[in-house]
Amino acid sequence: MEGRINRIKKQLHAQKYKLTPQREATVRVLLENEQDHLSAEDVYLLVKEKAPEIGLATVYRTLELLSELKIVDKINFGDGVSRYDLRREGASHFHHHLVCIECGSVDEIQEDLLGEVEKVVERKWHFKVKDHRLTFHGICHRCLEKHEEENRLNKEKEFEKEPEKV
Amino acid sequence: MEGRINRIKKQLHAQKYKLTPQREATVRVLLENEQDHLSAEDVYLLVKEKAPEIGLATVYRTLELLSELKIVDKINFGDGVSRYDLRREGASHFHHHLVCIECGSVDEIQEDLLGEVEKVVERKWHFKVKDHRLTFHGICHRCLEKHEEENRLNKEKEFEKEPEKV
DNA sequence: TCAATTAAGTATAATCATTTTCAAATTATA
DNA sequence: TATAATTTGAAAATGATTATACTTAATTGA
Repeated sequence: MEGRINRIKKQLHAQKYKLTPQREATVRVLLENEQDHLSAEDVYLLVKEKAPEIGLATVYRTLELLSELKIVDKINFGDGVSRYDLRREGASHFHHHLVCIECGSVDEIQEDLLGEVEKVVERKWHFKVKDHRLTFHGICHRCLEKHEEENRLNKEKEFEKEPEKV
Repeated sequence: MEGRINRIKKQLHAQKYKLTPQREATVRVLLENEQDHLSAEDVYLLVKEKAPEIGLATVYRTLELLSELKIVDKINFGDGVSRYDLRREGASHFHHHLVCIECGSVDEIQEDLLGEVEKVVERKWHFKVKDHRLTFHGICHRCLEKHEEENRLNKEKEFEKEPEKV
């Protein structure tokens, strides 16, 4: 954690920015919630717990800054808010997302699924790929399992009724 | 065009919605600007030319409705606005986009690039894919060609200078 | 060290896209 | 035709984000 903060500090310094206490508190919240996809408001509320004097505008500015430096990625899943997602260290590509249309959960895929696809795009469309956004919408494994369970129970119920029909 | 409108009319009726004059005017604008990625405001201004009495709220409501019926897809390229893109007839999957980080242009890829990738996701993550969003950010072929042209000119210039250096 | 410049922060107001409200108009239905 | 349901338009409300004005902290050069 501390190492990671230090490296981010260096990245900021390299561009003549400082890691102020407010910025550090914001980065810490992002690190502590790495699995989540927090909105600016979410980040603000969490940072406030440690640094109650911080302003919402500062959080927005910090997230914007971290975006520019490619330390976080700003993503949008179609609800009205932008979400901010820490880029994994050493990750050459932005990770992908699985959004469940039933429960709303968002899971991440770290694997590089697009290597071949990007080559095709560069060759066929003469487009120099710098970044990508890939999101799948569908039903997550948790909801699928729930459905299977329900189906199983329904079948059992039908089976119980069978004798009554006679 | 008329055939397409009629089929959309049927899709609406199938769900107990009517193709009101306002809705028809909106759909026509989308059909006439199929290559573009219009925002709600853009659509509103274009519809107004034909049906000046229409309200912005109606356009938003119509686009929302068409989204639900999967006639249009709502997309977001990270600027503050949602854009609405007509789904090609018979297209089983949503098309992909190439966003140029230099000139801001948005090109479309109709080809299915994700067939294999989706199979991997379903198998490996146990996630039932229903839809996807794939956007590449990079440099479009027009900007790339411009760069090549500039490089060519710069080299020529250097060549001209050569004698001066001696 | 100290004044002067610059960067960054806070709080609040302003902006902009989108949604909601509600009365009026239109359309379907009995 | 009367009644109910749907749809609309205008305006107000909302909610996320950005800009503004002012303050505070940090940095620099004499």
